[in-house]
Amino acid sequence: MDEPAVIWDRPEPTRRPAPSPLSRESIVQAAIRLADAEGLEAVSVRKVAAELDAGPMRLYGYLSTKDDLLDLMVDAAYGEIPLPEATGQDWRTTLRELGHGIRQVALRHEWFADLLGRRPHLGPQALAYLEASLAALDRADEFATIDEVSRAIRTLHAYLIGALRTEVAERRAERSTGLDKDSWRRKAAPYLTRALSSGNYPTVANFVHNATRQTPDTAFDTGLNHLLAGITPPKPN
Amino acid sequence: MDEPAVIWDRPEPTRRPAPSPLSRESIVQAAIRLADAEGLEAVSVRKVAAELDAGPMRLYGYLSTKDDLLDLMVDAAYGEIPLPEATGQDWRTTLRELGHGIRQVALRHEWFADLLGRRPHLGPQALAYLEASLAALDRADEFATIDEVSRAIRTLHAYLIGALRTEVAERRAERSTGLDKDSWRRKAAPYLTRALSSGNYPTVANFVHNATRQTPDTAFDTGLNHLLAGITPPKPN
DNA sequence: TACTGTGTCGATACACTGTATCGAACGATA
DNA sequence: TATCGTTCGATACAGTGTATCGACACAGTA
Repeated sequence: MDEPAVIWDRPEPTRRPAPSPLSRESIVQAAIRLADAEGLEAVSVRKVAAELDAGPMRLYGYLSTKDDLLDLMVDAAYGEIPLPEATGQDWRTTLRELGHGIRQVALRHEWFADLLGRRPHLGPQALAYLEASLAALDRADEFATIDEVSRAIRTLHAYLIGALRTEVAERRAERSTGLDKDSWRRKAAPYLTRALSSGNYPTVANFVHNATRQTPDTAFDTGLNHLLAGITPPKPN
Repeated sequence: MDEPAVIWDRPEPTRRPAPSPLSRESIVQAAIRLADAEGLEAVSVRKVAAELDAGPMRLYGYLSTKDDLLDLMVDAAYGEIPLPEATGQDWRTTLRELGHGIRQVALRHEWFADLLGRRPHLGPQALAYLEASLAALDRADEFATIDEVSRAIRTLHAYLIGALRTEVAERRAERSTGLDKDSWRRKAAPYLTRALSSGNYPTVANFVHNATRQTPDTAFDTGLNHLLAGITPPKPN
């Protein structure tokens, strides 16, 4: 705490090395790399900055808050969804493609599912995705008014958010219990089997024991088809 | 750092006061009170413990991790959903009641929406809710196999999770921009109007300007009805 | 009554978080 | 060359979840 005595004790007045140039883009990509590798909770301002050989506060020239970073990550992820060009193809086909597109992103970047539905998605890429969804229905004859269109898309997106979140949650649970099946068997399984054999949840028990398990892919597709059927407007006559 | 000199300096050997009895129940309720009042991010082990006149580490006798606490909160919230008794009423009616029930909980405890879909919900109350959902369809004639039943319920839950999360997210956004409309007008609005008038998102722009806004209640109901229509099995003939 | 486990409590500590502050160093301008 | 405005990042602050472990209260024993 005393001031350094002799010159040799004093640190050389850190000539700042030409700082590697930064950009919102590079920051977001570093954050995404981190999130992919170690999960969303590993994304801290310090670690992202370190990845870029910068001090933590440097980032605050490009972002005003950590939430900004998360918003940018989300929008970047939306950008990875391939948007079908506006051909005259059936709207169902287009929406199915979009749905599978967003699912692929969520499986590739599980943190994306964590952020889905956390805040309104208003970034340019999210808007482009929304545009593609709305336009597909807007072109379709079955949908008379724009209100019908917007309600259908709202419903579809709600389903997608929920489906992707639960799928990722289940996948994580399976993965972690697969990693050490011992602790799973000791902890969760006894509780669950006790609960299920308690007689309090007969239908659940029946379902757990007798339902045929779908693969995640077909499960998602089944739900998506349910949904597309549901948002189809009733025939006028 | 030196040892205290005289007796009056030394703190009286803290006769531990009869510790107010704790329980998982009371801890969870304290956490819920906090989350209701100040949001989920205000729920910290320290604050919850303080609410109960206890040291932070005391809680770890009842929980093994903070995630446990969140899981317990979620299950307690599920417990607030009124479960319709198993009358012979139409399954649509039952599912609608359950849907509105879970929505009421999410609106009463917005943190519940934050936690929806984060992890598989396996607590007793969540199982009871699931049981009620499955049972409603199991009783219905239209659903032939348990597979059909489980897929329908999966889809419904996915929709509910997504719908409630987005509704809460929108409500929060509106609330915060309503609180200081100035910062909203200065920040988000310019970007959005620019984006919408850029011509890149024609359908979105049309939708924003011309769609008639539903109240949140009817919007939720509309989606729910879409969904119930979608999961209805096709007539056999 | 004295002593010795036994188990619980919580103070302290550790490593980490997001971000406000502000002196110092730089490049550009006068 | 002197000055200015900008940008950087070291330091600091208030908080986080939780591991550790000494100190205490009580139960059972001698």
